[in-house]
Amino acid sequence: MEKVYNPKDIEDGIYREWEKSGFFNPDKVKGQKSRIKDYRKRQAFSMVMPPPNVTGTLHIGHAVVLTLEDIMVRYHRMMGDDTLWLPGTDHAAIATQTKVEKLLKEKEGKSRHDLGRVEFLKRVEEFTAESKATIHKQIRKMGSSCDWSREAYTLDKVRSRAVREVFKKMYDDGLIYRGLRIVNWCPRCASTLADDEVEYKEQEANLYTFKYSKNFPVSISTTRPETKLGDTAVAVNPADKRYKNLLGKEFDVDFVGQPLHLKIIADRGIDMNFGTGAVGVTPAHSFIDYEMAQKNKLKIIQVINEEGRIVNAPQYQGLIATESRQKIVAKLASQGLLEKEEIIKNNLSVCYRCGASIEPLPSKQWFISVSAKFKVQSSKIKGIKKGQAVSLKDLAITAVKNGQIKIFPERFNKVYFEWMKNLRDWCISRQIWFGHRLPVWYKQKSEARNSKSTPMFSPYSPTSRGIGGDRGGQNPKSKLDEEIYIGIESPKGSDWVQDPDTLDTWFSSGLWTFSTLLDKDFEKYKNFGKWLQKSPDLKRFHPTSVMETGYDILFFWVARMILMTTYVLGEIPFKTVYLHGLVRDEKGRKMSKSLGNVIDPLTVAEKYGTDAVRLSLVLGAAAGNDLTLSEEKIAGFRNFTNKLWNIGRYVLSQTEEQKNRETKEQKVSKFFGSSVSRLCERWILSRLNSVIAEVTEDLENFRFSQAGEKLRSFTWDEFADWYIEISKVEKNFQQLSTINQQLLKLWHPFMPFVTEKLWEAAGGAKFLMIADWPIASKKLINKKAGKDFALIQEIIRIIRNLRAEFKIDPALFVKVAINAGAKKPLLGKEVAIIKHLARLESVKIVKSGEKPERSISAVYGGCEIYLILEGLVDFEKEKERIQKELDAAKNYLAGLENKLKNKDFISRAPKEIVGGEKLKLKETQEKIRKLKDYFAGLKNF
RNA sequence: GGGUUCGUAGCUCAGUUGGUUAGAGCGUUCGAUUCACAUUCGAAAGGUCAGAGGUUCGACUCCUCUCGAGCCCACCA
Repeated sequence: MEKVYNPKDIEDGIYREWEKSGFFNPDKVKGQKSRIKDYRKRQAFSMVMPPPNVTGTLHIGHAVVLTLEDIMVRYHRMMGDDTLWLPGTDHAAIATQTKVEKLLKEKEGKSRHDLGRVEFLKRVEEFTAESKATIHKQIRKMGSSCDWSREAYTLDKVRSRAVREVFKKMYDDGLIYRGLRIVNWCPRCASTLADDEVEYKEQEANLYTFKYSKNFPVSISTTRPETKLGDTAVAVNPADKRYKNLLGKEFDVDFVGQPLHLKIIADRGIDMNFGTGAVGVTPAHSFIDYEMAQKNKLKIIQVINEEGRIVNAPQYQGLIATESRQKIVAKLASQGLLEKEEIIKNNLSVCYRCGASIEPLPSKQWFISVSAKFKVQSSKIKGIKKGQAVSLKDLAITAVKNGQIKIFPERFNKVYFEWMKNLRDWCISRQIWFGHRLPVWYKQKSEARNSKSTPMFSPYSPTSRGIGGDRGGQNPKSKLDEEIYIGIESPKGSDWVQDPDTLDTWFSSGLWTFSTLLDKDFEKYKNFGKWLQKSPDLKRFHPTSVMETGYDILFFWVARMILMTTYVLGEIPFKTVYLHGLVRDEKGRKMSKSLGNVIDPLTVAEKYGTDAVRLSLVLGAAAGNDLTLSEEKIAGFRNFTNKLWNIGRYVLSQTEEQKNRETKEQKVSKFFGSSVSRLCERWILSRLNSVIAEVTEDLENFRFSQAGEKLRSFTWDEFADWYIEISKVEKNFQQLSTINQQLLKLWHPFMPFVTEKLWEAAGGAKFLMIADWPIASKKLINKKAGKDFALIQEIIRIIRNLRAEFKIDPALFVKVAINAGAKKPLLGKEVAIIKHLARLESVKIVKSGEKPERSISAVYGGCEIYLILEGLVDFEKEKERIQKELDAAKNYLAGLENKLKNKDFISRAPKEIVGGEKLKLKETQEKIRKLKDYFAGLKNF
């Protein structure tokens, strides 16, 4: 074995062996376990990997996911659970298409339109295949023990089938509709954007205050006068006294040449202090105004089209928005209607892809209704019954409210409910090419076909999508002109045309926990219902146990999975949601390419080893809190990996040596447990078993950092620094290898590579990965041993401290005398240990005795410890030191006395607390007495 | 504007239902080096737990307010 652990040389080989063994697959692990059946009933533990986007390579955030999930999976596998971790990738429609378009532009100077849909999708296919291969390699590099045989992709055959089935089911249940809604429209990309794809940019804008016309009694303020061409009302706060008399009145006005019919309506959302307190309502181009229009039955007039040009206003027809704005403002000014022009700060909504400013428009899109009710077919959700009429929102809220889905950390419950409460219908159609094609076909009705030149069934044609032109605003029943077919396969007949749009990528991601577990031979099931009912993996592993992901996609993804799964299966997708935070740099900044502070998980894994990277991502990170990461931190854990390596190396060398040396006699004495009579062994076994119990408990409760921290401190601060050091005094320590083996098991989920390698080196059965998780023995947890050993440790520390303080040559062996009182028998047995660890020539332990000459002293736990110095002693320094200690003790004593004088404390605090304080008082008094005696004695020198 | 989290040692953070003289890692200082490991070992310094009130026998922990920082959502007409 190498002196220094070299992860680079061994990691890939170990992973290959794991993979070859087949033990990532739960079917293969079955039957490998022996003890577990007595220990814990075999239960399923399943997790579906949040699928990385096929847009590129893994970043540090993925590494966090992979590490935490692998810890859980490895722990449960060793625990004997039927453990599945299913890997996969996400096609990430918009992101991937954008990326490929960019590459296409760079390399060939072409746009997707130059290639055409079929050819372009071929290019995307090539790109994603390459990207997937990279991602697979990276997932393996992180040591992830996922079952590759069940790998899934959001756009593969099985998942595509599931998507179409779900779409149809929702349509049939009246949950999917095609409708006219205000959408975020990017004129440059010619596509709608989801609410969360819109970014806000603070800017300075002109706020104009004016009257529509001379005969209109109210002035309004706006930054976008051009939209006022489509106004159908003016809204004021109902509490606003200025406008009270005008409420409900209607006016016909001539607004810069555009005839408008305006009603004055009340809306509580209006801020009386902003502008004039009156707002022009433009239902076609503002979300809020659209809602007001619904409530007040207002007309909806579209005045801006998909290209961002004015329509339905003859005087400004065809102008782009900003041009018309100037014209309108000029006209208002010339009419003397413009009252004020000021500069304010506001947020401009822009496209997250191209940065162009967003135009809210009425557009024909496909939606999932979150509030429409449907009849529940079957339900395993507490509080929801079969046959009950509920909405998707009801389902998603109930599944968390009733405790079936638990979110860690808990505070995200609130965030989740808040978000659900305000959830609007979900626009699922996207005007891009890459993704799941909508399973929707249109056919012109014969009479319509003859009468119109523009084909009505093309959803891209402005006449069909928009409501502009001659067809007027509020009643766009284009259904009159076309038939719609929703199905799994395309309909028969040649005159059906498929909807060119694709689905929002989150539609397929929303099905992820169950679509991945569906039987891939879907042909053999009669219908969707049977496919869902009979798929073996779905029965065995769903609902999944844990969904582990970043809190940043709670809404994007987690909420949508809950929505979709509770609807499709009548069952929750997962029992627990564990949310981790973002990885930031050492200054707390987000990692970004532009800042140049990105830590690439694979680069650092290469440099410091995967195990070290894994530890750095888990330890010191609380659930849901952001985590700061630096290379120094990773290097620190690399050091720990090496420490573990060397512990293993040492233990191995000792056990081999011991084997050779061991006589029959020794074997017999071992058998009768003579060695466990030693304090240090009782202590280390006690500690080990406490640690096993605590770490197991922590892992069950998602306290990964705490578990790792406990293991780290036990391994380094107790096992290595004390037990192993002690083992050097007297050989023949059989606990050495037992403890080491247990330790390797406990560490395995955190650092799978080094532990597996050490396990192999120690001759353990293949593989540590499927070895049994340790069980704590309560019998061995021994408080007395802990306390006794703590005294030995403290005495050794005190001697080391005195040596350092008085600058005693570390090479020098010194003499120590201890007046141990009642502790004499205890200390007497441990002389060898004290001598060795404190580097002493001799230790004299008596019950009580005189202070030795030329010595310095300390008092602890009822013992007086004298360090006998052969040379001159700096008594001034010693006096100073003792005085300091005396002062501290007196201070402490005063506090205790005060507390105990307090009658309320005595009467109200629990007995054991009071008793504890009394004991402390006694001990401190004793200590002070001894220090005083000693101090008095010092004067005599 | 609504919501939410945080403020503990120079830095990064733990501190579980209120009860030990508040802990760790890194960094700093002092010292060690053939005996598993310098990716090591020993020791030390360093904190009014942001501030002010309150509840309590007792507050880092619970409540209120103030100050400071972050994040999410909504969006400014």
